[in-house]
Formats: sequence, structure tokens, C-alpha cells
Amino acid sequence: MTERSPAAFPGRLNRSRLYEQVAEQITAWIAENGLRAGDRIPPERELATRLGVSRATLSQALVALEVIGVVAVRHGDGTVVTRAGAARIVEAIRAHADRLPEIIDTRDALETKLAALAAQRRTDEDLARIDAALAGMAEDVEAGGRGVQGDEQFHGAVTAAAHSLLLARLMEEISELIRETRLESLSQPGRPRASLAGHRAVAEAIRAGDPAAAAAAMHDHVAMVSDVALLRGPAAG
Amino acid sequence: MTERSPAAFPGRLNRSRLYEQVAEQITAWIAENGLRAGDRIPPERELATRLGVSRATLSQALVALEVIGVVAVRHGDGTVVTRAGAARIVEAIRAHADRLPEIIDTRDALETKLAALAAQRRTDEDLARIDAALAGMAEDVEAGGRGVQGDEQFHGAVTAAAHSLLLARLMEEISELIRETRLESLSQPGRPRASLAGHRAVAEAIRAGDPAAAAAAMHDHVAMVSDVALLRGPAAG
DNA sequence: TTGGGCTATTGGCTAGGCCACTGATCCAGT
DNA sequence: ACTGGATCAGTGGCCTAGCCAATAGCCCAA
Repeated sequence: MTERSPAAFPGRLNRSRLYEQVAEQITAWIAENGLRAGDRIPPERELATRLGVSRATLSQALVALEVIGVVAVRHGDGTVVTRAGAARIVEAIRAHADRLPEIIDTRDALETKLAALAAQRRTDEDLARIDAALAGMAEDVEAGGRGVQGDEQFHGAVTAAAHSLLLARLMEEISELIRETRLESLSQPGRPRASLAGHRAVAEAIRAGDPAAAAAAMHDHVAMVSDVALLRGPAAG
Repeated sequence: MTERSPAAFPGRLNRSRLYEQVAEQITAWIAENGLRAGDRIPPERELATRLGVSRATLSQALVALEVIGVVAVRHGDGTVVTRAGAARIVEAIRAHADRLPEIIDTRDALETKLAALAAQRRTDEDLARIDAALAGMAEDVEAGGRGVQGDEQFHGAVTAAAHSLLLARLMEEISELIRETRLESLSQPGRPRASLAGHRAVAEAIRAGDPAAAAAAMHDHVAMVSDVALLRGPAAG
């Protein structure tokens, strides 16, 4: 029943809960059988029996899948798939060797627009938060750090300043992927300082309320990260 | 027990599940009591009793809150708050009446980039699919239709031609929201024909392999849709 | 002081059951 | 033939009751 990696000493305990495993099995099952949006999955009682768990646990798994938008549970009718791929695409991209370009493209799309909107909509509080992130990163970089946290705060502050819930949500969606690239990028020698300069350019354009300049500055900034990323994976093809 | 708005005839049924209400009450409780990350919430048995629900339902609510990152449930220890604020974004978007501008912003961000990438990467098959969508929409419009389906196919073909899984996934994420605006937009007199012209401009730029022109054409196209959408919500600031 | 074991507390999960909702079917009345 | 209401099987929603498992604090012996 309970299965545990035996000698997996380093790293935290596996400690996954049953409903998580069940949810994963369900998404896997959906993928294997090629179910599309609108297709029905088996009734709870049958599915619970087949997976060897109680209906309560299965129900937890369905709640989890419902919250992340993979299925819709309809009282008296059944449970249907809403977004077949949703959960797995992020994984798929992570597994993909040359995933960096995709992330760069997406960042460019979202953050360029975010910067332009921020330039139009930022309040004084937004600006203060951006400056604070900038200051924190500067301090960290001066002290020889990589400014990872400040970098993240800066982009978060710009996102907030754009006052677009939808774009913010999409940024959050890919935030985990970005975080990985950020770490690698800022580990390049001299990179934190260059990144900080890029941030300052973006911040000034936002302060001036110039959308085009903000977009251009953010585009350059993302492109710089892109250059760094390309150095790293010549093997990918 | 079950509570229902009595004379709330117009609008859809309330149809919320118990765990959702419970989750909301918990987040509200967290906010009211000013709990910060790391603070503990009452044990399940007590909380269930206090809220008047079974432990199973409470457990579903905690799963939901765990999935969206509000709490962390620790076996044998208790449940602690992780991110006090974050829960409400998706709800907020859905509930927000004037979400149209957000959708426009997001489409502009994603589709402009998609068009540019499509101009760089499109294969002949991609181009054929784009042309087919264009032809289908033209035929429909000539026959007096609104070309809704062709419009959707066109944007789908452009998305595919960009060959970016991540961007495609984000487009899918907002596809439902877009679909609503599309219907309204294409219902405006003369709009289908104008939209078709916009599509043709995008397609030609993609055919020519000119990213900047493709991006500009797509931007104009989205802006045109934006103008239409603005007609509908003069109350929006 | 240290180490091991006990125990209360707390979440994890199961079993079984009843209720509410949905959709299809059937039947009576028009 | 068609409409409308009643019925019924299938499905999810929720509950009660209970045992298992993990954690943390405590006490006691070495």
C-alpha cells in the first residue's frame, strides 16, 4: 500500500497525500485515453473502487482538479473534463530540453505589455513598491549577491502596477518556470549588475508614464536574459 | 441548513457547493483575525463543529485552500496559513463586470507576440491552415453570416503557427473569455467584413515572414475589436 | 544531561448511508 | 400526434462513526 523511497535521504520527505496521487492518476488517465474537453469521466463510485480509495478521498482529488480547472463536477449528472492538457503542459515544458526559448517568448509577450500598462496606470504606491524592489536588489548586488529576490520583487511590482488581474494571473501561471531561469541567468558573472541597469531603465519609463519606452526597455531586458539563456544549452537541438 | 436566495429569479442558480462556502468562511476568518503566514488555524474537529459541517466537507475546503496555496496541512501537527491574501483573483475576474478591457489587454499581449512568432516560424502547412480559416470566414461573411467560427479558426491557426506550447496554453486559458467578446464584437453591423480585412493583413504579413508587420497588423486588429467592446460598457471607467 | 518511550492531539482515510439533482422514459390528457 | 406531468435510475453532495498514523511534548531512566 504505502510506498516510500527508501534511501531518499536528502530532500524533504515525500509525504504526499493520497488525494494528490489520485489526482495525478486521473489526469494521467485523461491524457492516456485522449479525453477532450466535454468528455465524461467514470462515476465516483466506480472510479473510487477502481483506484482502491474511498469516495471521500476521490472527492478530495476531484476538488483539487476542479480548483485548478481540469474538471467540472456537476451534481446529478457527472464529472466532465474541461481542459484536458492544463495540468501537464507546464510539466511537459519543464521536461523539454529547449524550454528556455518558450519561456523567453512568453515573458516578452506578457511583460512588455505589463510594462506599457504600468506606465499608464501606476499609482504612487506602485512606483514606491517598484523603487523599493530596485533598492533592495541594488543593495544585494552591491554586497556581492545575485539579487534574485529583488529581481522577483521588481517584476512582481511592475505586474501589480499594470492593474490587470488577468495578465497577473497568467504571469503567476508561469512564475515557477521563470523562477528557474532567473536563477541561472543571475548566476552569470556581471549579470546582476546588468539586470539592475535594465530594471532602472524600465522603472524610469514607468515613472515618466511613457508606455512605448517602458515596453521597449522591458523588451531589451528580457532579450538580455535571453542571450544568457542561449549560452547555456548548445546541446539542445 | 440549506440556504437559498428566495426570489432571486433572474441570473443563474446559486449552485455553490458547501466546501466553497466553507473555504470562503475560512479565508474570511483568516482575514478578520489578521492571521499571518505561519499562524495556525483551529483543529479540524473543532472547526468542523464550529462551522456546522462534517469533517469530510471541511477537509475538501482545506484541500481547495491548499491547492491555491492559502494554507498548508501538516499531518499530526495542524494546519497553518501560508499566504493570507492571495485567494480571490479568479473569482474577482469572473465577478468583475468590466472585465472586457482586461481581456483586450491580454489578447493584445499574447496575440501580437504570436503573430510575430508565426511570421518567423510558420510552415507551409501552417499557412495553409490560416488560408483555409480565412476562406471559410470569407464564405460565411459573403453569405451574410458573422464568421464567428472562421474567426476562431483563424486565431487558432495563427497560434499554432507560432509553435509555442506555453503561449498556446495561455491562449487556451483565456479562450473562453475571448469567445464571449468575439460573439458580441462580430454582432456589430459591418464588423465581420472589417474583421476579415484585418485577418487578411495579418495573414499577408505572416506569409511574407515579416514579424514586425504581423505584430502591427494583429495589434490593429485587436484594437478594432477593442473599440467595439468599449461601446457596450460606458459605465466602465 | 541525554536518550528513549509514552501519550494526548491532530490530520488521513475508510465504510456505509441518506438526500438532492439530472436526464430519460413512460403515460395520461388534449 | 403532441404536450405535460410523473416516475425512476444514475450520479454527486453530505453526513456519521470510527480507526489508523504522524507529531510534539512530556516523563523517566541511564
